[in-house]
Amino acid sequence: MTTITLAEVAKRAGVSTATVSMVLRNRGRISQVTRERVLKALDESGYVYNQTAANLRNRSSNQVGLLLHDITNPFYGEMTAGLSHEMERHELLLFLANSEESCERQQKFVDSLMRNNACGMVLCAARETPRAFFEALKRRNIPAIMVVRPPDDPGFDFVGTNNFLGTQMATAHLLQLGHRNIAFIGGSLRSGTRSQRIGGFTSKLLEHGIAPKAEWLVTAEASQSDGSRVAEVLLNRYPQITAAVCYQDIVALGVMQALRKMGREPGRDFALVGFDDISEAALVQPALTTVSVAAKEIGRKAGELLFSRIQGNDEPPKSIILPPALVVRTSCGFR
Amino acid sequence: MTTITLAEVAKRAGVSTATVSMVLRNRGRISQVTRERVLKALDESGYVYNQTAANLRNRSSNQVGLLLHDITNPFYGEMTAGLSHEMERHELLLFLANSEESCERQQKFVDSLMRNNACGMVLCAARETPRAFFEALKRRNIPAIMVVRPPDDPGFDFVGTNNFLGTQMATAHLLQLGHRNIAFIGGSLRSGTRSQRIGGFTSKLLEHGIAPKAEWLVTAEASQSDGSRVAEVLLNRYPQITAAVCYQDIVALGVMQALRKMGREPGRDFALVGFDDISEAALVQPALTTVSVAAKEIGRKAGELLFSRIQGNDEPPKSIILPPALVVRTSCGFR
DNA sequence: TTGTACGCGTTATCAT
DNA sequence: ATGATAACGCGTACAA
Repeated sequence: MTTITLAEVAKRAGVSTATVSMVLRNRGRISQVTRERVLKALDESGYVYNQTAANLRNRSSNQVGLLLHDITNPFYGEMTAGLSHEMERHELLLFLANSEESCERQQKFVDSLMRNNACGMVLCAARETPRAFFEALKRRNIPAIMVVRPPDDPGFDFVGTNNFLGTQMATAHLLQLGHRNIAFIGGSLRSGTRSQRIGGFTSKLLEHGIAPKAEWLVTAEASQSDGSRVAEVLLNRYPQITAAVCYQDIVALGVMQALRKMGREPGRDFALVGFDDISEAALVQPALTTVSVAAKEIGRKAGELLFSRIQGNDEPPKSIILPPALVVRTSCGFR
Repeated sequence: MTTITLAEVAKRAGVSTATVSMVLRNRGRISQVTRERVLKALDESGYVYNQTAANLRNRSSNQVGLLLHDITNPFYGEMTAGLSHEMERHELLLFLANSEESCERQQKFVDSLMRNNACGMVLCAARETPRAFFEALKRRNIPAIMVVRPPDDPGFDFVGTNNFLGTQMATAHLLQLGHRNIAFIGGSLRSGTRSQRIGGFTSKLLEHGIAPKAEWLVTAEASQSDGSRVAEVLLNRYPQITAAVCYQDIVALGVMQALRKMGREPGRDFALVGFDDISEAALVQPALTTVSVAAKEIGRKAGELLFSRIQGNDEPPKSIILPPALVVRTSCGFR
């Protein structure tokens, strides 16, 4: 298949390539007559615009990257949908990559984006990403928006949830139901997100005159099984605990398992709040009360911000922190 | 930021651009001495390869498109992960778009891919895609692999599941457990996939001398909420139904909700089989027995096939139909 | 409106 | 046996 070029269309229309180019992009002043002749020629020839050539000439592109660490996680699926929608509005193409928490793959993707002259990117960086990665990224001087996982480096735009407020709401809910012995279960020590959530938790306790106990703040991997394991140890040692705020819904599901194993029924003998509002939360018995973060909205907002940066917005880096919402179901009892 | 070009690296190394290009891509004959001088210059200059220029020159690219109709669906999340992984192996970048079942957006995406000179694509076409879309696509002469939803047109490569066999297995499982009043819940009337699954379901019933009842075959949207809604209506009207094969796991999860609302416990008072084996299936209580179609594997196989097409494989179009597997968990009772 | 230099890497052809 | 020269891919934008 021979590709038809601008030049060929121009010859067919009996004009110059400059004219055709202008008609194509509605620039400059072209007379109605010529315009129509060109449009006709374009139509007849089956011309396909060569974005690559244009990009080369313009030292630009219409392509942005999205890097996630787990595209399989429904939360990121939602987020991707939000971002994708926003990109489409601006005629931008979206490159997707899944780092699977590998810093190496992550770096490769970013390098690839640079080679391909991408005009921006949205990143949810792998957990152990070295500082050097961010430093290098800043030197590249390409718009980059961080999402969900707040970067240590304040030099980047960020869109995420108000983790602090989220656990404050969760904790307030438990306090209001009369609980005083409340644990915090889950998350990794090195996680910044966890720090924020812990902050909301302890600050709310203190507001109510309760001193948080360090022994009741335990970490867990992001899995049901580890949530269960950890909860069992904790609750066996401290049976006086009657409620918990969990770092994630999956962990909360694990805690439920542990409770049952120990003969305590979640929602009746123990109150449980999760975080994320994954779809399972609504399905389990008792349905999990949880903090909902609007994943789609994070994607949309990240897209909006990225687009403005691409357009040249050079305000200082900003953080867009979306407000969470407490979804009250039945895992804290009925009322 | 000034972009460093091949020419500048060449000057720095005291050689021609041709030499640098050859070193970069390990082509041609370059002496060890020169090669090292060039590598040094490359390193010192902080050169970034301009893929766009190379693509323009080569009339090719390293970019493929993935079009889905619902990236939010965990099934497609898995599939995307599989494809993404495969693309990465071959140093291909993946463009993602979400048609949300809109033929217009779908067409726009494909046009965009053509303009950007993509070298191939993987499509799960929107439901009401007109024939003209496929015709046009074939004329484009660009490698395109259809996935999951079998196209009417046999002129395309296809990777998907044996839906017929899948529901046969699911149905046989329920029959073996003694169920006789079995419903089929979910899917859209216009879906070819659904026809195949219904086919497996009814054929297996008939094998066992059971006449399928049309009233027990109900449609539902691909969401928990609609699954729940539909199941409630069905089971209220026909309380004698004791089991169901669901079109999708998400629908099955909805059915679970409905059952509980009606005071029936899934896995004890009602047996449920899903389809897809999304990750939630293993997590809910009771864990969902389901037909696994190895979503990731579909993505991988599609990627493999696409790559071979890009490499010039011009065998006639083929269909890769992956065998499903029944994953028995506890939603049909314990045994 | 047009002519044309330009963006930057690639590769066939030529030179040593 | 090595490496240089230069035409080329195709759309863009400025000077004329």
